[in-house]
Amino acid sequence: MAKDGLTIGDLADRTGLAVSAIRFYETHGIVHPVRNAGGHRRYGRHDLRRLSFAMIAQRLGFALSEIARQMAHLPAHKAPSKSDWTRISTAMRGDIETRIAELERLRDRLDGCIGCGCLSLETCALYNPGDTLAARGPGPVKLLGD
Amino acid sequence: MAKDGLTIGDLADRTGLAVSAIRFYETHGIVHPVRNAGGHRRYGRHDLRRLSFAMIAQRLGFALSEIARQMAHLPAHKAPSKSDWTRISTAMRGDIETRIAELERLRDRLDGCIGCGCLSLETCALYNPGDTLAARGPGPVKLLGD
DNA sequence: GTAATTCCTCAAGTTCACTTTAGATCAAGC
DNA sequence: GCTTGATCTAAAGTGAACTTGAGGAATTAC
Repeated sequence: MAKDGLTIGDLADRTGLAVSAIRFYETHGIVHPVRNAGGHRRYGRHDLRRLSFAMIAQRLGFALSEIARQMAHLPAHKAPSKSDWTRISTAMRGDIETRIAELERLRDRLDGCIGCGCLSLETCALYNPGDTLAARGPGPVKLLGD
Repeated sequence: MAKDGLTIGDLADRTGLAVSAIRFYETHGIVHPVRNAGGHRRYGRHDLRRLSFAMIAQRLGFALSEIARQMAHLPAHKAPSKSDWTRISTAMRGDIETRIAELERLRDRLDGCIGCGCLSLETCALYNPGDTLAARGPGPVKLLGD
């Protein structure tokens, strides 16, 4: 814990992230450490906040690219303001609501299907959804029904 | 649509899957086509069911490996029985319920956090969850909080 | 009967979110 | 001052779920 800021190891200890993950996040613009004389990364407390937020957002199912996009609007070298967080977290709340609603629709359909064993391509409500499920996260997740 | 069964193209047309995806699923044991004299794959109607079910299960967030594991208990060359589907779909329903509950908890926490702007590693309820979120799907999705 | 279409296999490429490895340098404790 | 541990870069590997491409053979349509 050098006097000129937090080391990457400090951040790893305090966030639970792997050191390699923090470096990886840097390449995606989520943190912007400065370098000390020896070329080592030095972080500020605002970087803890930024990482925390990124971790939470991932937990909520956001892809890193989306998180980075949101955080690009925040000042890089200071803690984001209360209104910054409010704006982002409000957007996330909407996303969660949407995902809950979709899962509930799916559950209700499944209730209708359990025991019927039809799974007909022509008639099964599960197979022929009237809606689409929002992307559930990163990866090559392709969607049905549209 | 050869007389001795459905071609892979037929299946693609009727499921909406890409031909390459169907072949890929075969390597994962989801379908088990027979071959005709020329070495081309021939499928039965039960394979339509199996693919349908795999697609639905994916939509519900199950990884292919898990789907394959479940379907491994089903007879390979005939349509699964009603009780087979019931067993699997009931298990899925539980999974959906769990995911809904987790998202709701998360939403409630976020409600408490919107506007507070704290995101403190020590005190933020969002960052220090008392529970874990079930795997949201395939990929290198690591979880916080445990 | 031939052209167009579909299918075959096998290997390699893609995206996301990282981790691992290698070889080298920097910082800290005693 | 030296050793141990942390950090550095760059490249390659991982795993899920596929797609794309090459080169060739089977099937279908006319």
